[in-house]
Amino acid sequence: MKAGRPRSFCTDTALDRAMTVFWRKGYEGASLAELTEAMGISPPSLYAAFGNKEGLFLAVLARYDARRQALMDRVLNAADPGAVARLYLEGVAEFAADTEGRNPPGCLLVQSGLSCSDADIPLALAQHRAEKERALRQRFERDQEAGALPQGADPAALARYLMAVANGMCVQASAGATTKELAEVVEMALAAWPGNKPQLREGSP
Amino acid sequence: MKAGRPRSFCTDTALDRAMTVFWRKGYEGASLAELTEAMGISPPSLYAAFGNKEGLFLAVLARYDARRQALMDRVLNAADPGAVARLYLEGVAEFAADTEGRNPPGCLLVQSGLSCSDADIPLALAQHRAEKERALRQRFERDQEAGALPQGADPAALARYLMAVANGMCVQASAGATTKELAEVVEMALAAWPGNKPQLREGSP
DNA sequence: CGTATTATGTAGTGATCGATACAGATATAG
DNA sequence: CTATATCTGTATCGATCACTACATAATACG
Repeated sequence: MKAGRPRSFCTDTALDRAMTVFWRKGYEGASLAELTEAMGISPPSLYAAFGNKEGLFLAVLARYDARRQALMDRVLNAADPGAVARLYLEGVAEFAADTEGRNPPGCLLVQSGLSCSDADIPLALAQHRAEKERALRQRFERDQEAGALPQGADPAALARYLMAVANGMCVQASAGATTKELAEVVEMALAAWPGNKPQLREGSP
Repeated sequence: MKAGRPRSFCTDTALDRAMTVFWRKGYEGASLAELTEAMGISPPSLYAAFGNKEGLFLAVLARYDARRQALMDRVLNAADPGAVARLYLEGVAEFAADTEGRNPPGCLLVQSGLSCSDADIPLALAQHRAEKERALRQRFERDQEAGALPQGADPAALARYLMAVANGMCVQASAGATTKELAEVVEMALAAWPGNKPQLREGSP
């Protein structure tokens, strides 16, 4: 075991608390004073553990991914591509408009820093979002090879579309949209899926 | 005419330049030093004209709405609800992934401050986005009364769905998505529209 | 034990933040 | 003209920013 005074705080717990601050205030709006108070540690401890504010933020993003991994695994292992789409969008809707207070409304990867003084932040967020899109696309590519998606379908476009709807719902959730309102968006969105029927016929009441 | 030394700068031009800064850096990432330099005026002039940073930002949002009004008018006066949906999403896709450098990528109303130290900023952005959603919803309500949308359709849900897709595309555009990629998202999204057909049949190559 | 190593708490660093005091400049009003 | 009103440029305000020097506390190693 390594020498020296042991760390007095749990890294994951501290990251979870920092996550809430970044989530509510954004990267630039989260001050070190707020972060250290929420994490229950002093500035030198924070800098010893994470390097600097950006390092802390990147660690928070990694922690965020880890906490969402279980859901993504369930989504990516769904029976068919349609179930993948439904599970993903329903999961995002419930998560982003969480009413039980486990997370602030919205999504960390969308609202914590799309535009920043430091361009590394939007870039890091974009990479994490792109990772989700990549996972969905690869799943759909396998589906297409297996015949579960028509040859004419575009796995990349399907994945990008799901991400667009998901990110859009996150924007709405951050502004107070309810789970019920987002659930209606999900049903609209799934009506576009290959093999599904559009919501209703137009022009015939 | 009112007495006193006249203003030495054009308000709208100054707001346009401030808009670009807020767009690229976000509300909190945009410093007064950057803003005054971009606007070509000194701090006292800025404060005399707009009160403070938040006042400037709100003025920029009003200016943003004014610049987008022509497009929204065209969208809202389209022949039928399907055309409204298509024109809106195509307009957002082209606008958000603008390659001609007229605007930074993405959308000011989405990326300039979803999470902020000052909660007034996300609130103001949400109100401006809600105004667009309200305009779409009211148009669809009129369509439904006129029989251009089936009675079972939900104008509020249709408007919310369009906003979700639009805002999601803005998130993707801010991360570098191209017009072509967003155009594919638009086609996917419109496949869900009442009376349209889903992209492709599932399971039959 | 003594030594090395790492973490912690206190107290502060220079830099930059948003916002202004003040004096001079430029207009209208009478 | 003088008086009044508004804007502009310089120079700077106190507050807060991200970050750290330093001494002390707590562990492992030999």
